[in-house]
Amino acid sequence: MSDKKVRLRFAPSPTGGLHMGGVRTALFNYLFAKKHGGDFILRIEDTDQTRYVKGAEEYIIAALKWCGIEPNEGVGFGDGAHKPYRQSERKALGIYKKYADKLIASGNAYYAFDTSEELDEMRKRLEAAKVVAPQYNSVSRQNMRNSLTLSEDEVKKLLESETPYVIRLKVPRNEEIRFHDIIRGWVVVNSAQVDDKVLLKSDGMPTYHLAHIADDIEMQISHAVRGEEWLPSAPAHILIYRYLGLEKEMPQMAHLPLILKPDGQGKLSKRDKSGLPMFPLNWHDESSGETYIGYHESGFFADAFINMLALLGWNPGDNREIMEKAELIENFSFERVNKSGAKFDPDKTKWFNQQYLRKRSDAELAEAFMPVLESKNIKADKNFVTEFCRLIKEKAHFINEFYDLGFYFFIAPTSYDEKVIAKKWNENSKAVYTKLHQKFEAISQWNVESITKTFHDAETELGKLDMQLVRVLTSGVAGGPQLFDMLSLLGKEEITKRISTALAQLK
RNA sequence: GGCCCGUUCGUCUAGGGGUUAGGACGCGUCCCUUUCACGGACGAAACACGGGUUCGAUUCCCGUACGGGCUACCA
Repeated sequence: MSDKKVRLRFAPSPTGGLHMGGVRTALFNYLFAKKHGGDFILRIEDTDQTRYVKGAEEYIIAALKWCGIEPNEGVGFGDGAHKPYRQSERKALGIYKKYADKLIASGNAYYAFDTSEELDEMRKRLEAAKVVAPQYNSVSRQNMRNSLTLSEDEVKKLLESETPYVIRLKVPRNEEIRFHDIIRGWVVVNSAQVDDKVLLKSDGMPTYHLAHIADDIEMQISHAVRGEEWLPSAPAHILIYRYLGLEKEMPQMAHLPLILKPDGQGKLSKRDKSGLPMFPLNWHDESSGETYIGYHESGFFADAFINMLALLGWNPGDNREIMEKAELIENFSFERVNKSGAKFDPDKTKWFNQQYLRKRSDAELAEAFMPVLESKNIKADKNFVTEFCRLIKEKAHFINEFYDLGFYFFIAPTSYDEKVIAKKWNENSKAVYTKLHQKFEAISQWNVESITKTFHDAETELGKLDMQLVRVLTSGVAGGPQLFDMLSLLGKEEITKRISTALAQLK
């Protein structure tokens, strides 16, 4: 690593909601930057005006905030020395034109005046000639209208008459391009495979290829970390740095493996059969009218989500799995990132949330659960809810399961688990549990100890009692938290009332 | 099709020339439990295939297969 200050950027384009793959890319950038005391920057790559989606930028910012992977510089997070952070704004500064002109001047880029029809024609021609990979390159450009084939006068005239043009990179015909990737090691590609990439579009906007390089240089980015889908164009990027005379100063590269869908093949799609969200927050796509549910809205904790994502393609080298942000930062390195794509596992994702649920304090959970009760017009004491959370959290993966799991803590049962009743309720039961009811009535200090003792004492007199039956009589359902804890929390008055109600209903 | 990247239990992964190939999720059995869980124990489950190199390959090399990515004036 050079002695450059560590500066990484996450540079999404605002073409839609940021999906979990993008979040992971942001996360790995963030973890590395923090690990090395560096900067983490959010840059918005909005050079394609036709694909701009309203609200996407706000979504990206909100998503990063929720995940707790906040840039210390960038759109939505405050300006640093390298503002602005939106490429559309940087274009106005003339940055990209400057770099493109530099490449033209050194003879490594050229003007091309071909219309899209002419380009289509070329492709068809090449296909007809059985060219395996039709592309605008060192061979085909000789038959096209560009500053390499046209005379100087003609070019001058075309430029002066404001004929639309693009600037293309002049890629050599046959040259080996080697570059080092921190994750993958050395990668070698022959330039014959690389086409003459458009650097500056006819609308004056740069393409990604030019823009990200100009910005990475200007913003003094030390490590360029992005998804594996960029690997094929990396050689072109190396060439651009080289022709700019900046190959030695260029950022170190790292291409992350992709996240694959859980079942079958391919990369993640917006909506997945697994039922788990693909987005951190709800994303409403205005053009299609569709809303994609988010992890947040599905009840996931941000730290659990981040932990899961970090372990998808990376590991600390030992058996640790539950790692909070600080620990992830402490241990992160690109050397320990896998090369192969990872299918993400919905079951394990839920398990992560369960682990974090258990780590939460009862008070914290109560705080989060209170609104659920309010939405159901249930008034409950905060201490009662806190105790409820203590009992119920062992049984849940999500806070949003709490109510279904323990509604009877707030509402007296009106029906009783039929299977349990059918199996365990008999002609003697009514008499037996009426006795138990009386003994409960007689308890003066209602707590777990006294309930337990009373229960056992009753058994010596009445014979073996059935705990599950008591559970059903008081809660209506067959399963739940520790029985005596539950009885204790609900209180003597409520419990005795519930038992008599049940006794009255059952024959 | 071409190019690039990849391939350890179903999934996420550790490991790395000689290991009973380790862990986690999920699954199954058992223990604990007068209820419900947690928990614990155990189990089934993997080095894609074929050639090399080597005394010895899951590990290194080459092929093949399979998977993924890219192949736009999109990122």
